[in-house]
Amino acid sequence: MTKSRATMTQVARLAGVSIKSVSRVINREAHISPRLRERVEAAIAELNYTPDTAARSLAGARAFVVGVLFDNPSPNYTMNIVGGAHEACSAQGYHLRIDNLDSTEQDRALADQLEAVLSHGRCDGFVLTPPLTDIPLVLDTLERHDVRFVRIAPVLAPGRTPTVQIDDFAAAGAVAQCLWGMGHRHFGFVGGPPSHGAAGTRRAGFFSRLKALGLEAMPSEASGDFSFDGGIAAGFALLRTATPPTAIFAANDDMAAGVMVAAAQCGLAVPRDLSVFGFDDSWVALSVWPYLSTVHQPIRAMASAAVSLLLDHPREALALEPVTLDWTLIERGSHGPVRPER
Amino acid sequence: MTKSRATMTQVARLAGVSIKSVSRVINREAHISPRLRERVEAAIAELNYTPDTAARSLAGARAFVVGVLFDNPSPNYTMNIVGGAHEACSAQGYHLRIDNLDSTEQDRALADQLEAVLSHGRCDGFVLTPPLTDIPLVLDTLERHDVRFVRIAPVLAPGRTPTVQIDDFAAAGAVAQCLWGMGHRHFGFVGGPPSHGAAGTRRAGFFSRLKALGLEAMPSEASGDFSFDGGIAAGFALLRTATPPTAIFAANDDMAAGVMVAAAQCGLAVPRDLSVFGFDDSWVALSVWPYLSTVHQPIRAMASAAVSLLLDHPREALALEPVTLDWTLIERGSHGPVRPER
DNA sequence: TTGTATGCGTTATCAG
DNA sequence: CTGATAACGCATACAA
Repeated sequence: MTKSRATMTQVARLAGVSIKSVSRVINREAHISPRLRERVEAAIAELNYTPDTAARSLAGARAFVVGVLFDNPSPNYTMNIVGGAHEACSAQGYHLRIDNLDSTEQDRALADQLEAVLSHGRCDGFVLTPPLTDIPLVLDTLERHDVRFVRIAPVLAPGRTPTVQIDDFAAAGAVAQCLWGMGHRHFGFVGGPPSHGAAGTRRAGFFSRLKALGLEAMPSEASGDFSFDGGIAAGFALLRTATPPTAIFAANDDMAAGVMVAAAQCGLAVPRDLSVFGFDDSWVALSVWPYLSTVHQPIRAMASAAVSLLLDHPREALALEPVTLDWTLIERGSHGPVRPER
Repeated sequence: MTKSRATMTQVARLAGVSIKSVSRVINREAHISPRLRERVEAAIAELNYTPDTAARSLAGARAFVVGVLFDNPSPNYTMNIVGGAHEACSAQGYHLRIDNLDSTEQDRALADQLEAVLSHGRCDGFVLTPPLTDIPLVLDTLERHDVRFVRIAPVLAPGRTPTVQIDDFAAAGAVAQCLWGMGHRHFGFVGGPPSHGAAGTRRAGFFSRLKALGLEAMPSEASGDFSFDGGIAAGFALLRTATPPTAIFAANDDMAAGVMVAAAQCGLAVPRDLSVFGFDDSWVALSVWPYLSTVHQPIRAMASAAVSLLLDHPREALALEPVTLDWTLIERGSHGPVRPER
């Protein structure tokens, strides 16, 4: 038999106080004398006591469970979200629940999925990731059920709910700046699906900065659906023209990897003949050669922050001011100075 | 206020039976008349009742939590494991806990990590993934704490614990067979780190089949550490020789992707000049061009099976006969017939 | 600032 | 086969 865990009663006895006092210390309630707190904390340490989650949630209001709702095809992205959220949860003794919704479903079916999730077991809150963050039906349903939630990188109605994000607009602008500084004047842009609003923001940031820099001919564009396949196709579309761009910025890494494939097929060497920039700094960025230059998004940290937002604020008092974390420009091997005209 | 969930008492009242009878139906206990069961089930459906996990675990012995212990650098692999395990868990009303151990730590530190995990909260069982499956210290610690666990794809002492696996040996043999059938007679093999025992099994299966097929000169070998980088280096080592192989089998997809990069750098076209085979059918297999030929491992299903093993068997009665799932040879674009000597 | 009594929704023990 | 009733470990009102 593994040594059974200590109970609150045992702690109370050892500390010579009532069980309620122990409870107070555990829950950091006010109005407890330092002496008492000390005694209790000593007893807790002595017994290696940990509150029983099941009992707590049965007696109290909290369920000690937070859920992550996702529908992102990239295992890398989702794994980071899950990892970050899990870290923040377990630091506070919470469990993490994860549920995969299928946002391509019809409204009706999507609503059913959500209802199923909500009725499955009580949750203290949810973390929403793109593209679920921008589906009105999802937001409405959650609000109607009166459940708290935080959105990560939403685009739709930013102020409507608590949010954690990075400044996609500025990051894309930095990519433009970097490429411009290396002499590029002919650009291509590979966009994502309309459902991922952030792709639009990145486009806007990229174009806006180029314009501010004095570029006249705006980049040629192609849509890549955030996928490797789409990136290949978009790459071909951009490259097989009379005046192909010397630099292409893709709204995510998978598409950028596809663009690199298209470039190779076209006989273009990266970065000598073509500079390629991605976005996300995901796993694929280090699974292509040369390594992909990209924008690092602190996904784990964003998920942790989202969970903290959920857990550290009393009900009905979630901060509505978006929490904005820092991105980083990662200059690896897929971009370089423009090649002088021959 | 969201409609509060029905309780067992309410179900009992509606069905006109005692709460204990409802409990019996829920837990599929024996000795209950069909009539009673029917009435209770009707009431459950009517009230849309779901047992309260917190109360169940407080009163009973189960915690309704299973844990996944992992230390695999591939987010794709881990995400599939988590997804499959989660599916099996939530089907039975269990929560999934995930914990990342660092197996590169010293024994002492690793033991501490495990102790921390074990003391964090009660779990009904754990699912172990490689390379944790083959670390004696981990196995010993878990057994000493008397916690149940299932291993996925272990190599060390296969019969020691309940196990879910595929036949790596046979799968690697099929790769050899496939390549041999296409006329290849000069092979290269890229192995994984010693800590991942499965890599050794794949090597054995590959070599064994080639030998059986009548090959005299065994494949040249290089180690790739299961990483993309390692694959590139191994690829160079194999390709930059007097008589380079016409086909290379890498023990996982990441390394195979690296081999493809090395091939390109050497001016070799895949599959025209070199055939490449990977293993796992992970995300990267579809993030390279041409798409990688590989062996599909049903990772999600394996994780589900592991959880089922844990949950469907009474304590102390876990099946020790390994559960072996099917692999599939996925022939995509990275291999082809050997090119006739010029 | 501290302690006491009650109940959360189930399972488990024991009678019928 | 079925039903009372006592735990389970904690939070919550309420009292002191």
